[in-house]
Amino acid sequence: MRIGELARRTGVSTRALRYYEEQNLLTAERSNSGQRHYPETAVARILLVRELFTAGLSSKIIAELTPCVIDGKATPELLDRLAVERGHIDQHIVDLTHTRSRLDSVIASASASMDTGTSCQPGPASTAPAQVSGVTLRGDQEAREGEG
Amino acid sequence: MRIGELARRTGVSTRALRYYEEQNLLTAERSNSGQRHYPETAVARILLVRELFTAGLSSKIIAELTPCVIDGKATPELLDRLAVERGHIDQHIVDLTHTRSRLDSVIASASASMDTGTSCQPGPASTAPAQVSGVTLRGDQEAREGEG
DNA sequence: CTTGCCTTTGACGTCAACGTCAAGTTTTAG
DNA sequence: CTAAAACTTGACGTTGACGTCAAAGGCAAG
Repeated sequence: MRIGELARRTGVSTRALRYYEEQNLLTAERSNSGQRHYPETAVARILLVRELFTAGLSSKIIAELTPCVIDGKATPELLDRLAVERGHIDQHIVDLTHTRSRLDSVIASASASMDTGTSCQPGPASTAPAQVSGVTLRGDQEAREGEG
Repeated sequence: MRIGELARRTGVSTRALRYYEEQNLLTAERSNSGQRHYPETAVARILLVRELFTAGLSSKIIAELTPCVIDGKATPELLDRLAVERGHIDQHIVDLTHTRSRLDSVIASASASMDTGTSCQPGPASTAPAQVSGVTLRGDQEAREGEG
């Protein structure tokens, strides 16, 4: 199929598809006039790529990981990479869960305050003043904690 | 305290702190010479802001939500806003969990392939852990569409 | 006073993941 | 055939959360 149909079937713009190709997330055969032609499997591939994007992975990372996912080539470094990314996602989930709890406290207090007419201060709330670790700060730059 | 100390104590750059102020995430008193002076509570406030950023909220959203979290002012619309954002976070967690599972499958397959020396393609019939959500992880580009 | 770090505002740079517009070619419909 | 739709590459625009100068003024020590 050509790029337009692929775009329609995946819900991804043609611009994005060309971008993905530019980032080596996708390959395409070319007709002799230069038009891209994709196999059926491209649909699934794009959905996978989208999913990884949604998970917060960068195109660079995805490009490095997909060889394993797609072509079945796995090196120890790649495995390591996968594990690292899994860890990032894990940490992200933890952070989100934490923030959600905090939001819950806020919502509860606010609701109560609306009922009682008092101010909605939840206090220091669930845990200690969050030492939120800088999770996905670009690069491998990690936040230093209590170091001075 | 002045901006430098606040930056050191929060691990946030002075540029970011000025940016936060610009975005109304933070206020500061000024000395008669124009320098910003912050109370102790600013530290906690910044950590909260950072946490919300990490949760994926934009500065605009945070600016709209913090009045409730910080000052205890809650309107019904604000409560609604909070609920909406909570929902976003929830969905984000779901997505991340989903992707993590998928990554787990990939890692398992890849590890197995490294042990057995075979390519890390999940078999078509086996336990098939790599076929999450009906999308095949084999994205092999060899398949051609019906020509002719 | 001078030295030297700290702070101020202003303004341009960056990076990612595309959007959008332009101008030309190819495919398709009639 | 023509006209429209789809495709091509190229290149500049956008948004968010800052980074990075630059020029100037402030503040405590010697």
